[in-house]
Amino acid sequence: MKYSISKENYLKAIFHLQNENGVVTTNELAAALLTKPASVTDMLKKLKAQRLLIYEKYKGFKLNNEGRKVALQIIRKHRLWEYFLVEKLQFGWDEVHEMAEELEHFTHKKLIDRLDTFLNYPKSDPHGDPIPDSNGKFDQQQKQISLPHLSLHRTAKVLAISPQTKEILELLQHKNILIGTKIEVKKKFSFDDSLELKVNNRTAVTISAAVAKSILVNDDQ
Amino acid sequence: MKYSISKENYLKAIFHLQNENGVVTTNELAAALLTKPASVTDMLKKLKAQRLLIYEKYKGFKLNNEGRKVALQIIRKHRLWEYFLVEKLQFGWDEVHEMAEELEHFTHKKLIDRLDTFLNYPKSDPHGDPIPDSNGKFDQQQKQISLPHLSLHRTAKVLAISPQTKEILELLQHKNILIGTKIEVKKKFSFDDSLELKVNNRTAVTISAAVAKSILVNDDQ
DNA sequence: TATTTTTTTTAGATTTGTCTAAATTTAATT
DNA sequence: AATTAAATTTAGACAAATCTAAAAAAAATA
Repeated sequence: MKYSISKENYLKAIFHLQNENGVVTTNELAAALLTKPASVTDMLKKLKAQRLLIYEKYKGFKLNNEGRKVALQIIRKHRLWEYFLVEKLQFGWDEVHEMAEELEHFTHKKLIDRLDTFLNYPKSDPHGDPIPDSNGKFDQQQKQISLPHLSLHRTAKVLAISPQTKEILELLQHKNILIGTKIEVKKKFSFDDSLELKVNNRTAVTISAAVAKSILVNDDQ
Repeated sequence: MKYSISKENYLKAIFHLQNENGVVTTNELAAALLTKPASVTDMLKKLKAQRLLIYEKYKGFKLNNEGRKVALQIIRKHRLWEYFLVEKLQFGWDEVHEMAEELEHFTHKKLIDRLDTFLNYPKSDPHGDPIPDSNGKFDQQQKQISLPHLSLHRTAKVLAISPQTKEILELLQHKNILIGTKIEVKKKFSFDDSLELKVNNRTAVTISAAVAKSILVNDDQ
């Protein structure tokens, strides 16, 4: 029941990728993990041997039930640590990812459950991503849409940023767009799909299409 | 400036051993790390090559300044995590060692300094061991003596337990002997050097010589 | 469908930390 | 001082995770 750091990272990456496409390819995963396809193939064999993966040569792969369960526990650890680092240790939401990335691998179930209690069972991390509970279940989530799909002049609340690169987070931090921030789309420019926003009912801010796509807001019709 | 988990554990173990004897031997260290002398020799070469160690073949070894500095930072991390686990997550003092043992290797300086602040700069961990500050300095410590050296009928306070095996901690927990507990030696039996104690001015408790040696109390004459 | 390109896998090497067994050095004992 | 015993080091091997280069399979294109 104990997996190496490397294996845990593979499981987590596969989990995230298959949530987008259903099935994952070797090259895709290699890119996500900043490693080589040959290394991925090696590891896939091991994960399959440990019955965490559905995989046939040349056919792509995905997690089975057990693999998904393990991945969710790691994600739980990651997000609870992020919450702790921001809420208790006063780190910025854009600087906690790497730290959580390490801590998640050295946190036994008992420890993370106590941390969860200490933090009072938060439902989402500082980036707005949902935190699985002790059994690996997500809370009922609000329906999310990305900013380009939000109708003009409807005010919505930022729920998450995805993907969360250091660079995007830095940019949003600077423009005062955080989880929970109120946003209204004032104008869409078809020339480059950039958007002009009203942030927190006050400042006017312009963002590119790329940035807009990464901002997820609530969609309550 | 980044060392492997294994190297960090070697440095920490050498630090503790040389505090008792000045110089450390291969067999001694192998026993402390539950590994083989041959493995120790291999690692010593690497640590020497990295200039963390003073070492000549067949002559024993000890940390140099740099090695000591690194060891102290790891010990700081370990003890702060222990404090956190007991004070904030409500673990027992006898169950936090293993967890801290893992976390200590994945905690960057910036993180541990913030944790220190969050915990309000504790001076010692749940076992009474002093926590080095951000620069690796210990606070002025009270002079400690082990229980067999405490004069009869003088009340003293438990400052630390050393060494801290799971087994001793469990035994002491059971007998209600904790850091801070008041102890008076009522009787010394020369037959087996066992002691009869009064604990917290109330209960009478008998402990063996082995246990007594591991209990450190304050020595203010 | 045949050929080219892309993707994936295999083969073999490398690094880190470990091991066992054998050799060497130092310490202890006769 | 010679011999035995203990401690330490060397030599060679192994497992995990990675890599490069080459081979094989699948997909795309002509």
